[in-house]
Amino acid sequence: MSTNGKVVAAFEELAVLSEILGANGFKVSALRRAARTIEALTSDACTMEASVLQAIDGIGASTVAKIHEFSTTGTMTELLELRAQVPAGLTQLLQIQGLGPKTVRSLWTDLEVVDLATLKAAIDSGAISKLPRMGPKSIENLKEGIEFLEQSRGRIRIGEALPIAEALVRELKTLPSVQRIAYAGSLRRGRETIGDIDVLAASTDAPALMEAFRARLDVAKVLVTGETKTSVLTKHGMQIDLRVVPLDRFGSALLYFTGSTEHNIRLRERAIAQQMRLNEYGLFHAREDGTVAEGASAIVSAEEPEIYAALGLQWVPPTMREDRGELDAFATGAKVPNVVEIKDIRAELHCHTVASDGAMTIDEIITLAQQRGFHTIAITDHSKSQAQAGGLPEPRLLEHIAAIHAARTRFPTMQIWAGSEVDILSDGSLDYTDEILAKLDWVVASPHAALKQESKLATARILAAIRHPLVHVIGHPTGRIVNGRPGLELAMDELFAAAKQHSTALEINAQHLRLDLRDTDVRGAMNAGCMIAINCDVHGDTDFDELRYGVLTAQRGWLPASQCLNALDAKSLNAWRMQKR
DNA sequence: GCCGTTTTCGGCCCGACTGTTTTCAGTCG
Repeated sequence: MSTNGKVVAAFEELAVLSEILGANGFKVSALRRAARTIEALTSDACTMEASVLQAIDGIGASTVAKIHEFSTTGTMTELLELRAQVPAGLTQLLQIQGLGPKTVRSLWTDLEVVDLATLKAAIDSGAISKLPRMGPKSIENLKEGIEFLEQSRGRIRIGEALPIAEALVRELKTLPSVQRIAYAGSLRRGRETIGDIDVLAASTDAPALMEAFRARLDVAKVLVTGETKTSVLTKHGMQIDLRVVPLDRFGSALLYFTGSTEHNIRLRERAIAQQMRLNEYGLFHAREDGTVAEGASAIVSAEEPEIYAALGLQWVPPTMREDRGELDAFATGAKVPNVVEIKDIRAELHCHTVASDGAMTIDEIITLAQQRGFHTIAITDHSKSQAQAGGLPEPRLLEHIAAIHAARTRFPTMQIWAGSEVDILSDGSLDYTDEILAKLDWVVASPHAALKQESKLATARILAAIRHPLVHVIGHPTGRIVNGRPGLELAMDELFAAAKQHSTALEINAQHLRLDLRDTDVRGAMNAGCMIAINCDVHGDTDFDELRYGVLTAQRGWLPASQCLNALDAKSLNAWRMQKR
């Protein structure tokens, strides 16, 4: 876990423990907001000046003091004190659907429940019914909540969730009663993991739509169903919520259900400051006392852009709705960030053929790139240390370079580069000599082994590769796997500064398992003025489709097309390449 | 705990749903 990650975890734990102990709800919210704010920082919070930290919205004196304490002692006194008061197994109970801090606290103080096992015992013995508001229905829901938690998969990767949501939307769209339908939530915002899938629809026949949704083949269980909302659990263990709203309120509902919660809160605060109120039904005029008149009609509600406009804002792309400064950037009249889009991408600069561990030949992979309208492809098979992935020893690499160059006559309109994905060895040296590297048109240098290396060593390792005069791009810089392994803990600010200074690009590996760099690091690299490559790391033909996950991540990092290598025209891209040759 | 072109103290986003209650607390998104 990165240093910021540890600080974020500490603040989140502080929030949960305070909540169970019955702290002021606004204090709990403030602790959570501090955690989210630190999470979005592009610098190491522990090394930042106190005055700089405290100037950030959502971070006050108390948070700064805690961060300072953490950076010097590795922990926080208040956290230790709270941990000493609350049984360790209690926080897990908050993950049970329908069980909140108040009930958990009462379970603990009244029934001496301290973890999942003692909770189950309290249910089995019937003791639980002694709690206030705990009738038979609540106990039944609690049992189901426990069962769901025990088989739940937690957050799933976007690469699994997005195709499922798209298929569902496509299918329900064919119903004649459906006027409009879209997925919302963190999926629409392009987050790397998704808790559940939210789908929003407008329909002239809601019951028929709900019926069609419940009857789908991959539905394992209907959790709740009514006129406006149905929730199901799929056979893949994923929860999908379908909500039906009137067509003329689709925009405000889509805005509301897309989130993020923090973005919505900022919008509502903005509405209040302008004598208005915003909710999922629309934007309304507020009376003197701040309330909305009974039966008042909305100022706007049908479309997202008109709601933003009425609040003095331009439409904010969903990928940027995270309360990371977007309301200032999208004020009416402001020159908004022009983030990269899929249509801008015209080059793939990291791919593997059958020469190492890919599934396609040189010609097959070039053909696919050409069909996508790309002007450039760099073929980058593994280097010799990656023996298990068919990494190429020097003699085979030289033959491979010749074979790639020979393809140029068969694809005269494509810019074709013979490259390599060269291992950055654990000491920061590269897997081929400079003499060999100089024979390559394109060098992607990536860490593959020793991914649990100590932070300082790991940073020095990647810095060495960034400074190497023959390296164009650092591939998947941290080596992390989403929901899999944390990867290298790098001092990102040092990397960004060096990458800018040495004109070495950093990769967003678009594979949904990697998404490395992650969104917040993209933002930091963008701010530092670095060039970013969005690469699919193609091994098989379907890998080109991973591009959208890389682009979503880039958008979440506010990356403009002008700072994306793959969005340059062929000539500019080649000129950029030649700086290193 | 955070914050201030109303405020350095007193507020803090909003509504729906559920199950338990005789008017609402707790939870969720």
